[in-house]
Formats: sequence, C-alpha cells, structure tokens
Amino acid sequence: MVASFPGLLSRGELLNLLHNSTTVSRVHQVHAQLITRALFSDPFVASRLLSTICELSAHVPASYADLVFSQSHQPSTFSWNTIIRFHVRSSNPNKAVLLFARMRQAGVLTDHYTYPFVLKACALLAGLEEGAAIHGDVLKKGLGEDPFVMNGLISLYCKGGEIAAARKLFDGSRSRDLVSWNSLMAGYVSRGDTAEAGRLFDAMPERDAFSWAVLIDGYGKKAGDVSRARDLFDKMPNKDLVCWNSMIDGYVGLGMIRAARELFDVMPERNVISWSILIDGYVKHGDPKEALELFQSMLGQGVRPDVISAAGAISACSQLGALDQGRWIHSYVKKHNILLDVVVETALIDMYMKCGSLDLARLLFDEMPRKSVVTWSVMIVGLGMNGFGCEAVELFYQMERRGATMDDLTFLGVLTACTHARLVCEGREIFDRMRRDFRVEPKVEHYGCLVDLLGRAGRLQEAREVIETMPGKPTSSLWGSLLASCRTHRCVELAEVVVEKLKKLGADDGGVYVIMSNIYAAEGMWNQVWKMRKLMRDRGMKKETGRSVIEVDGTIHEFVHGDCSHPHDEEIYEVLGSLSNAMP
DNA sequence: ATAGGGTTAG
Repeated sequence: MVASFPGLLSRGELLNLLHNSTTVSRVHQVHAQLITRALFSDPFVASRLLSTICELSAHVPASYADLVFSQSHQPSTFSWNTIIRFHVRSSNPNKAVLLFARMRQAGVLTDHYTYPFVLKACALLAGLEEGAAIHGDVLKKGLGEDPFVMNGLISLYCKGGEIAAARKLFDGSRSRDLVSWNSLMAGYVSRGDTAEAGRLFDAMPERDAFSWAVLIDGYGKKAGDVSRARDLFDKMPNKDLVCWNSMIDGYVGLGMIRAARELFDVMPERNVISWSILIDGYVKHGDPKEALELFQSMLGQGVRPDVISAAGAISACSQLGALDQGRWIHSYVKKHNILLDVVVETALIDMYMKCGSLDLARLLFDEMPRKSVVTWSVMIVGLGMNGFGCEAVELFYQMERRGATMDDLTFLGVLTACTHARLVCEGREIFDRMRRDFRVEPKVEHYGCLVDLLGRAGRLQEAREVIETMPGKPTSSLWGSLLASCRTHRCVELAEVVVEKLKKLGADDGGVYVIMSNIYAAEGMWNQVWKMRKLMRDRGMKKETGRSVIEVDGTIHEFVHGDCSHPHDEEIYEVLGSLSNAMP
C-alpha cells in the first residue's frame, strides 16, 4: 500500500494528501507513511490526521479514531474537540461526555468549540444535570453569548423537557440567530405545543428551510393536523427535499397513503428516505404487496437501499409470508455491503419466523453479537407461533437468566406462546410474576392473553373472574375472547352473560351474533339460532370477510372467504377439508 | 435546528 506513493513525500505534501483523502483506505495509506517518516509525533500532523479521520466519521470504526487519538502526544484542545465531536457524530454521546470529563481532569483548556459538542452529547443523553453543570462552566468562561454555545444550551434544555429554561435563555440573549429560533421552535414542537411553535414561526425575522420543515413536521406528524401542514407546505417558497419528505410522512402518519403517494409521484427529486417513508407507509397500513413493489422500483431506479429501507421491505415480507423475496433481500444487502444492525437483523428473524423458516431464524439469532429486547421477543413469539411453545418459554427463562430487560411485548409474546401450547400453569405464573419480579405493569392486552389462556383451557369461571377483578375497565375484546372460549367449551349460560356485557359496551357487532348463533346451533337450540339470525338481518349486520395472503415461489396469492377463483381452487379446498378433519 | 426502520392474536 505504501508503495503506491512515488518516492518519499515531504511533510507538506503528506499534509496536503491527507487533506484530500476522501476514503478510509487512503487515510490508512497516509497514516502508514506518516509512521515510516516518523512524522506522527509532530502534534500538528497528528491533529490533522485525527481530524481527517473524524471528517469521515460515518465510515470509520470508532476504535481507529480512538487509537489515533490515544497515540498522539499531549493532545491539544483541537484534538480533544475533534475526538469528542467524532463520538457525538457517531451517536456515542456517553463516550463524548466521558472524554470531556477526562479533558478537564487533564487540565486542557476548553473553548467555544468544545462546548457545543458536549452539550449536544448531553442533549442526546437527556443529561440535564450534567448539562446544567456545563452551563455554569460556560458562564464562568464568558462564553454565554457565543451563538453556537447558546444554541447548544437551548437545544439541551429543549431535549431535556425544560422548555422554560430554554425560553429564558433565548429571551435574554443578545446574540440569538436563526438557529436559536429554529431550535426553540423544534423544542415546542417536540413537546406538542405546535401553537407556540407557530407563533414563533410568525414572529421570526427570517426563515430558512429548517424553519419550514420543523413546523410542517410539527403540524403534520406530531399534531396530526395535515391540512395545516399542507397549507404551510403550499406556501413554502423553495421547497427542499426534507419538507417534501416531512409532508409525505405527515400523510403516512394518518394512514392517508393515497395523498402521500400523490405527493411522492410529483416530487422533483427523491432520496432513500422518501422511498422509506412510503414503503413503510404501505407496510404499516396493510399493503405489504405494494411496499415490496415500491422497494423493487427503488432498486430499479438505481437508488441504493440502506438498512432502514431494507427493514421496511423485510417487514413487508413477514406480513406476506414471502420467504423467497425475504431471502433475496437478505442476500442483496449482504452482497452490497449494507451493514446490518440489530434492527434489521431482528426484522429478518421475524421474517424467517413468520415464513416458517425456523432454522434460518435461529442461525441469525445465535450469531447476533448484540440482541435487543425486541430480538428476544420476536424469537419467543415466533417459536410460540410455530408450535414450539415449550421452547418459547424456555427462551424466556434463558432471557431471565441473562438478566436481559423485558418489556410488555416480551410478556405478550411469552403469554401467547403459553396459550398456543396450552401451558396454563406456566402462563399464569409468568403473568403473576410480571409486576412482582419484573416490574412490568400488565396492560389490557396481557389480561386478554390470560383470559384467552384460561378460557381455551376450559377454565371459564377463572377467566371471567380475571375480567371482573382486573384494575381498570375491561374492554370489549376481553369479553369477546371469553365468548370464543364459551363456544369452544359449549357453555351457553356464560355466553349469554357475555353477550349482555358486550351489548352494554355497544360492541355487539355481527361477529358476536355469529358466534352466539353457532353456540346455540351446537346445542340444537334452533329457536335461538333463528332469533340471532333475524336480529342480525334486522340490524343489517354483516361479519367482516376473512382474507389472507401468502407467497409461493415468488408469486403472491390472496384468498378471500368464499372465493373460488384460484386456479387450484379444488385442490386447495380438498386439502383444507382434510386439514380441518385432522385438527382436534 | 428538519425527514425514514424491528415485536401480540384474533
């Protein structure tokens, strides 16, 4: 590598070369040269090397930056600032704060360049105490009117929820600039006070694209008022990419996919974020097929996907059971060196699980260096869903032994796994331990699981007691679940009680009477059956049509209840018939 | 100072 340089370069030439390095491997080459030329001990050279590395922060492993920093002799304020900035930028605020503390311990001078980055780190950590101490420091040094430092403080207080403190600084400042206005406005937006954000917007002496984007996002996504967002969007003079994306995301947030799509289709330029927003919109609002098509056209237009857009597409595959496409996307991202992170890997595991490919899921799971709560939960849910309830519970216990934190969805997963595997005692025990041992407050959904678990096992009275003694108001879905169990276990009396409860809650839709009439039919109570049917007719009730989708060999098939238009229609119904015969 | 990602079952 070193040989690629012609002859020996002078200090100046190397510095120049360094200045023009735009890739990590180029920096490595220059680094090697600096060492062979014994120039690395030159503090100025070392600091230039470090800052070049930090310029490329997105592509540089933190360990490399740390190494170069630790090898420099008596790093200057500039070098300290650089390494702190590096860690802030690579979203490692902990490290940045730590380095700042060491910087002060070492007695190195801190300056107006140091503070904005440390403050940013504190803001990311919501470290208000730390930040307030730094505020004191800033004042002592007389840096309170430096716009960068002050803006750092404003956004620190905004992120920490102390908007009043931010406002006080803002109001009392002589040197506030456009960024200060924008920061404060963003602060109001993030705490949901779009009205005050709007007032600031109107009062601003000048506005830039940030100002508009903050408020478009505030009205649209944060406040759910897309028409105001749209007004603003239409009024904006030179719309930039960000505000198009924010506006589209505003529509997506409310499920207005058509409107989102219309804007997407006419926007002058798109980036991978625009595509992600829409892909995710389709995923979240029930059209995973369209999401995948969109992902493919994105690739077709030569837009390089990143982890986030891939996560959306993979999610779509999970919903569709599209194993082939899911595997294809997996190998695509690997082939194109798109770094997988915990989130996509979790999405992949979920996809493999939902597509019934337990081996591939397990393989990924075991090889993951870092797992999140979601990763564990997805695995537990998947095992349960695929009929491995015992393994799911076992994994839950393993999670406990590892001391991993659990959240409400972990419990939802393990409880549903128990339901599937009829593990009534385990489920009951885990439910009881939720609050006691894990300090996770059970929500209605957890009560729903418990009711389901007990009800399916035929312990109908216990299930009813759970509903009637739970804290808070039981929802109709709890009674609905109990009603389903009443049908399974042919308990007419309780079913009638439940229907009364549902009626009181105004939740007696078509589905309820369908079940009730089935219950009567099973007992041969035909008079009651007719009564139910008549009731439904009189009220014009209909049960929603059942439907499902699955991919086979790359083609996506959709099935709708009662539909006979599939080319393999007869065979399908034959298999279906034999399956339901085989089921207990 | 502004835009995008993973989990329940029915």
